[in-house]
Amino acid sequence: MSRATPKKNVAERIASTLKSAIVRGRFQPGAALPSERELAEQYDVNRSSIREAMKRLEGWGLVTIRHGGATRVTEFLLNAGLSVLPELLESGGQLGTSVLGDLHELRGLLLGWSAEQAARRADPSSVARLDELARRLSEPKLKPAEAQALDYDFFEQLVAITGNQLLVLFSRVVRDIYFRAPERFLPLYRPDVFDAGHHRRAVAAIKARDVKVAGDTMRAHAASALTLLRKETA
Amino acid sequence: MSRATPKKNVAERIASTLKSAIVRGRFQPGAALPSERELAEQYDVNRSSIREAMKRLEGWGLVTIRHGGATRVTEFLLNAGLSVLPELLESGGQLGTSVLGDLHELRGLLLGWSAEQAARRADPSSVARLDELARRLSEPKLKPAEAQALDYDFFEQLVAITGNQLLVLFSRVVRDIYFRAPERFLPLYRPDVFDAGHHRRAVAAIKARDVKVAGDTMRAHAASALTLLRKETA
DNA sequence: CCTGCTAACTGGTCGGACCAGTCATGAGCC
DNA sequence: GGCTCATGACTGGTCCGACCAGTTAGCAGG
Repeated sequence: MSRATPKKNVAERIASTLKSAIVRGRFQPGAALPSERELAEQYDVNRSSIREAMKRLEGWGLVTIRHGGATRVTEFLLNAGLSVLPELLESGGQLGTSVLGDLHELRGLLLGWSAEQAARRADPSSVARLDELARRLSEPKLKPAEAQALDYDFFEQLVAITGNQLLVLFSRVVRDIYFRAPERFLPLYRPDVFDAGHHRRAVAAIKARDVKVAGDTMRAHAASALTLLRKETA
Repeated sequence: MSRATPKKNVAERIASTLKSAIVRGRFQPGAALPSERELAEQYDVNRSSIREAMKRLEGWGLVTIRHGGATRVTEFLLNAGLSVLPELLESGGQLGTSVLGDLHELRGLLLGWSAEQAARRADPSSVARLDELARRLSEPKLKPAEAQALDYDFFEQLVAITGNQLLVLFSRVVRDIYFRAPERFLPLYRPDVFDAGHHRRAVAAIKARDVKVAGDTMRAHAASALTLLRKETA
């Protein structure tokens, strides 16, 4: 492990370690963790630090702490919320890859719907911003990482136009997950495969208030990306 | 149940209090919170408890803690993730109501897509479960609260069928938000307005592998609910 | 005016004490 | 035997007071 413990805080480091251990199944769901005092001795830190780490794990939704009883791994990881997703992705393997696909699938759904909404209600200045992003995405000498960032900006701008605050929050969560391991998506943005045509056509459709074309175009973009992704990881 | 937030833990109570204060703007974004020692004295608890509360706030994404520097409210609340949504909803007012609509809007999007996916790939046992839920939803003497719970089970079952793990996680977050203030949605399930017809027709369409009808039916269900909701809160 | 040291903050860690729930155990009773 | 319930050895929760470790503002000296 090259980056053994690149965290700063003791508590953070320990929380991170335990998180990995739990996600990787070293502690089965429902199983009890060692007591705080035990862990403190084990990691050679003060109990306060262990407590902080525990609180963090509880915050992730990974464990359930009960006063008097043992601290146990949450029964179903699915209850755990989204904070464990980076681990799932990084752990590679079957699950990681499938979640990766899921992420893109969801992104496609949201992209399509947002584009439809945008075609219905976008104001001129919002459209101008989209236009600008599509233009920059079309520049010939664009590096993959830049294209990726711009593509995501485009997504967020589209989401912002929908006016759905909740969706904005969700998309930020998605972005967090996404940019935790951006390199896994970089192949999608190689100059020889990435094509900004969808973006340009979608913007045109939004300008023309063509709801169906706007949605379908962005869905097509996401679908082709998903296909490519599945081919890359196969 | 009056307010007063009768939480159990000291740290939890304080974190809750501060969360409300921040969300309601008592501390502006970027502003520094009082130091841990000050807060400890102010709330008449030990600094450890304040620290735990702080860690929790940091976990919510509400504040940024810097060793040596002050603890400040995160610059943009939008970065704060979903944990603050219940506060936004409970705070009532303009924002609360609009987020409420957003929630239903998103739910409609996910419902429609999930139904489409289900029509493509549902296995017999999953369909049987949906069928059972639709049947129970059609019972004449159903109480609103029961209908609400069943409706949500239906939603989750549909989401499970899509096989998208990420979506499952998202829908759990949505459910958490939703059932934090279920009574706000109860009017939708009054016997005189709630109609399980959409559910039954959607299940039939899924059985028949009719992708379009399945999706449209659930979207229609969500749309009518949204209309009703906007009428109620108007 | 600027530089750089210093002192007074901030949060981070420590350890050790005690309070407060939980749970397995086993004595006592039916 | 099988049940009830006291009890003590766990568990986590809170407190104290000390010290370590960064940050920052202000002041002395250039």
